[in-house]
Amino acid sequence: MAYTYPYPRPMVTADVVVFAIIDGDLKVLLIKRGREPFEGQWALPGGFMDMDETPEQCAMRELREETGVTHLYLEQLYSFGAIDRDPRGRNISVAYFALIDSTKVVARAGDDAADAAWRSVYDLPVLAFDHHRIVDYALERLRNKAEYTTVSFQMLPDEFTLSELQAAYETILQKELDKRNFRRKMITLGILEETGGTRRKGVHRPAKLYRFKQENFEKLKDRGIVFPF
Amino acid sequence: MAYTYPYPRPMVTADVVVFAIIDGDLKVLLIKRGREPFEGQWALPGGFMDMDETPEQCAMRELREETGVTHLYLEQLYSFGAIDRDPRGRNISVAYFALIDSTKVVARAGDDAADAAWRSVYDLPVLAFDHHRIVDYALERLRNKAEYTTVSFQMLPDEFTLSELQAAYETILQKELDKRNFRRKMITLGILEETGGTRRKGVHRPAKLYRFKQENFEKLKDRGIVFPF
DNA sequence: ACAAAAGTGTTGAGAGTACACCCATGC
DNA sequence: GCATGGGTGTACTCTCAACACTTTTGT
Repeated sequence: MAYTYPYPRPMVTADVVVFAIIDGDLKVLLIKRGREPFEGQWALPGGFMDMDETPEQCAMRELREETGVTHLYLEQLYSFGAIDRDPRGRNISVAYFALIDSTKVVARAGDDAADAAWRSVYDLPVLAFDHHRIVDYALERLRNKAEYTTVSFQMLPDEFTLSELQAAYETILQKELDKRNFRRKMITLGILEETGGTRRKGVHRPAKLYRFKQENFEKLKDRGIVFPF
Repeated sequence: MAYTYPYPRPMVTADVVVFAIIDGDLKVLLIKRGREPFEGQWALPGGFMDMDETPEQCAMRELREETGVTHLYLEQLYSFGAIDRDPRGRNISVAYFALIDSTKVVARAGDDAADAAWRSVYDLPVLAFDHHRIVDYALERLRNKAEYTTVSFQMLPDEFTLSELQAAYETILQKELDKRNFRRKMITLGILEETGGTRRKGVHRPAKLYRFKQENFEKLKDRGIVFPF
């Protein structure tokens, strides 16, 4: 079957940069390509958009097919359209930015992917296409958003300790935060509530568990409240 | 001539939301469509991407062809890909956000456009496609950026008075700002320099003219300085 | 009792906000 | 001399940033 048009059209793909915090490191989900071009090289999950899906649905589908990952925070990042970005021909990639709680996800290779793995964003292999640029851009976006929104909560389990929350911010922003100031800030923002439970980690004092209070956060957003650390 | 592909491909277009401050109002540049679909309706400047240009180059070209407008601040806004957004078939629009100094621009209809005009963003006609959504999104982006960057300067002449600058912010943000606080803030940021000249407006005390100091602004950006009014 | 992470308060500096009057000019 | 927009200072509040010790637990 073939498709004919009076004017040339580019290919349209969607690619996804999925971030998770694993072992105290900021990781990106990569697949090893199972076919040409760039066969055997690491790349972002992604692929061609079907005619009956939006770019966003395409991003979700490719992610599911290639890595088994579902149920995550997803937002559009940027569209990459350099003329020579794909050796197969003219290609516009709508790139997405995603965050997931690593305790909820098991990445496994599927579909066109020969392998799937979490790799440190600070120690990436050579990537296919212009995917390195896409990751760089996504990291910049993540850091910006971490400073004035609550996206970081998307990378934590439903219940978490303040130390875990602080560690997430430190991993994303790559800078140390003052424990007392951090805790005061989070508590006084009023977007956390204690679950009543505690987490015992090793042999030390157990830490209180908290949960994110979405309702209270909505109120803050309307007032333009910011998170400067 | 026809183009044939083994899989179907969507059309790719670029559309541009150009903002300018004219007569103390925030205006958007629109064209009246000269052909189907939506012939005779107002729409954003834009059109089909050629195979030898990037989406950004396409946005600039269409803008020039349809309205004669060149030399402006342009950044990518968002890609719109709803399945039914174009009655001609599947279409991905890479939308751009642009700002221009209204003293430097003369919009005239050209090419496929039957007319071109600046319309208040607060009183828009019915627009073709999903262009109303695109304008809404662009306005949100403009307001966000106005609060923590210096994009607003892109909408002023090279030399301007502090009152003109304040009026630009007030027009964009749709709220009144305190004159003394605004001036102190701008002066102490160190991103303005006096040109030495003055602007006489009517019969009153002449106002000092200032110029934007890009170099000093770059330093601030690195330190993450913010503009909250 | 000790090792290790959890948890807690105070102070000083800087920025934001609110607010009202004098100045320079052309007619 | 008056009408009009240009231009200026102060006091209060709040948030940020810096900084070190006590508490709880398991072994």
